[in-house]
Amino acid sequence: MANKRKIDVVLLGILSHEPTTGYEIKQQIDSKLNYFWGASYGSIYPALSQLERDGLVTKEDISTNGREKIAYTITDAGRRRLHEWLTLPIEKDELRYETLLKIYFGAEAEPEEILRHIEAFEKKVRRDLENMRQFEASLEPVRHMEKAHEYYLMTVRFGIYTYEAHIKWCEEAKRRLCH
Amino acid sequence: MANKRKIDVVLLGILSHEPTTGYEIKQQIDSKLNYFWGASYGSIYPALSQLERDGLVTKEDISTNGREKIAYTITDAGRRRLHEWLTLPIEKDELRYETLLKIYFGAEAEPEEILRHIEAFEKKVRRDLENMRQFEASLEPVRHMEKAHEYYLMTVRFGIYTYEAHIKWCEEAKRRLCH
DNA sequence: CTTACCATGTAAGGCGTTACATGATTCA
DNA sequence: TGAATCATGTAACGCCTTACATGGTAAG
Repeated sequence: MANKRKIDVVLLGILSHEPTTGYEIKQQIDSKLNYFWGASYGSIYPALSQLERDGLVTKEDISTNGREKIAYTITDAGRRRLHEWLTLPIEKDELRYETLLKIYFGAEAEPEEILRHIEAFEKKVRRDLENMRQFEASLEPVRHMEKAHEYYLMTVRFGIYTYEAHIKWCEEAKRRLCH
Repeated sequence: MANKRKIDVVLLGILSHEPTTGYEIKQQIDSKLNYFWGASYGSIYPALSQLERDGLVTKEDISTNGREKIAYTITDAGRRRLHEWLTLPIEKDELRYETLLKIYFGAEAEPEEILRHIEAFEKKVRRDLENMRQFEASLEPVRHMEKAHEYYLMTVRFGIYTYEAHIKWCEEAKRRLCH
């Protein structure tokens, strides 16, 4: 049973940029990585404690007037661990779409039901695509200011390409459903 | 804690087509649903037993000369359960690509490392795309013979569109990495 | 005669979400 | 003053994979 859990490197990756609190990490994941990764407080906070025990990050109390706040900073050992993982081959890229599951079994449902699922899917994809284009627009002007921006942009471009493909598929699928 | 587990409906969906054994179900998932869904024996066999206890499937011993074999057949109650789920809104479509995670943190690695990951990713996608095109070619001529084929084809088309987009992205990403 | 595949199943354990618990601050 | 948000954390529990256990058959 090798180390399959990715939460540690996700945290180290985010902390490699700058010291951050658990709460902010969660926000970053939800707003910037959400297209291809997710995490909950229930996994973030315990993992941060673990990383500290292992000496991969250090914690610092930065509470301001009663508002509890803990900033975590990556250590040299943590950065080494991150770099190490970065060189390892990719283990798993996974796409798990309940929408496709329902469509695959579509013969058991009314075509109108399937159409509804496709339309709901399309709506969601269009909304997400719009957000990504905005994220892209905000990164484009600053892409040369920090090396990291260039890479963030690459993942955003991936999302845009993929979502555009999803929408094209929706249009074809709707046409096919209506013969 | 609502019923989040999807394995039951996956099994019911596959059994809705025809009676099948656990082993064959696993094969079907690995060969036809693998692009958007997965399951292991460790989840399939216990779930099958559970479905039988709940009266959603029936089991029948079809062993042939010492080779143990159990075929499961969906019941009316099972079919009803499947139809019910099919009308429910989609709960989650999730894409979780470790490749994108490594690229997102790419600023911490050498560009050559990232390039390697992209090339490995591209290679895998091209291989999978080729498989899907073959699956498509085998379904195309029989698509009107069974209603289910039409739906299988739709999910394959989804994979093709998506993988084509991935490859286009790979080409752009490689260009960007080399300035 | 051994390798690959057919075939069913269990046990252990990891991973991660959900729900809960707590309390401060900001803003309408 | 009440709702939303900031902020940290724990406990329970569900789900699934991995590894193990077992044994038969087909093909070279």
